[in-house]
Amino acid sequence: MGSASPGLSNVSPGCLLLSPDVALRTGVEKAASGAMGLEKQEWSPSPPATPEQGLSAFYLSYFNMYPEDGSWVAKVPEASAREDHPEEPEQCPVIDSQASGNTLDEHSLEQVQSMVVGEVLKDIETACKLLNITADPGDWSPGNVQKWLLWTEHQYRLPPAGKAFQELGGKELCAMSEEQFRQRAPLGGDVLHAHLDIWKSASTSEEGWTDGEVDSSCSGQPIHLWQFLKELLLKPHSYGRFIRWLNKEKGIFKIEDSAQVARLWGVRKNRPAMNYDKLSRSIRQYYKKGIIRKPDISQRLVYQFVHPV
DNA sequence: GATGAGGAGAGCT
DNA sequence: AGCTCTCCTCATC
Repeated sequence: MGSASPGLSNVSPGCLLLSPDVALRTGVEKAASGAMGLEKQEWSPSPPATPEQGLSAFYLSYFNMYPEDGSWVAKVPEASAREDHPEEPEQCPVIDSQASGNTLDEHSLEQVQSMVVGEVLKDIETACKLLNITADPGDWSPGNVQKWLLWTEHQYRLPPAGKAFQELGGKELCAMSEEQFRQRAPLGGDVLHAHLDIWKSASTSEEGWTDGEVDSSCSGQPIHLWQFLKELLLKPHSYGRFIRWLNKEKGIFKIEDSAQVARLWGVRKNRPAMNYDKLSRSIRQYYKKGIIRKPDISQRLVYQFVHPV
């Protein structure tokens, strides 16, 4: 992906609505948390506390920080942390230009946009896996549309709009204008339309944009709970607040937010009534099968994959 | 009260 | 048949 896809390039930076996964891995943040050795919470504007929290404001401010005068650097606390991470190989071009005292030029902006687009694609890929839908909205069934709506509403704290789009397939949805979105969903319709635009662009921008690791969730086969849990564990930027490795080598993980993990599983399986009680019962079924077990030192909400990768 | 363990039945593919 | 969901009881933290 050399440059932004045609569709994406039409989306002004301030309108880009990205997931936290994207947020946490974009160049500016890398600059802050990587090269500068800072925790993401330490500079403003702060990303939302959970992936679901409203991100548009964050991203608006993120892009609005873009310096006419390089002043955003002042938002980053003084840090000598670069010395603390001499091994850090990643160097953000934006930071380099900052470091040399230059303001952002078009080239830097292009690089950032390019990175952002790349992260958007990764983010969409994640959503595809979790929702078990294709990346191309044109292929969506009405059920897929509802899943996507539910997901997007949840991710960005939009008011429920599923009913307004009931019975609509992906093709019909894609044919709708922003104005039509607004008519059906006065609150958030424009945001939904913007998101759909990004999905449409992403699905046509590049062939084989996925990482190539075809798992069961992308091949149309029903995903197993243990696979789903591993998927969440593989995305610590997005889901680390909900579930994380305690010892990846041993396959030991902890469910930090049981309700959220259960909810995500419910979304994934189209089971709105899913809760941790039921999810944990399913996990316990894995004991007999030798897929998951409790660690030797049993702790609440801590489980262990019997065969860690 | 939340979580853990496990039995049992039902539904889905 | 295999997997998961759902509901349940009882135990433990």
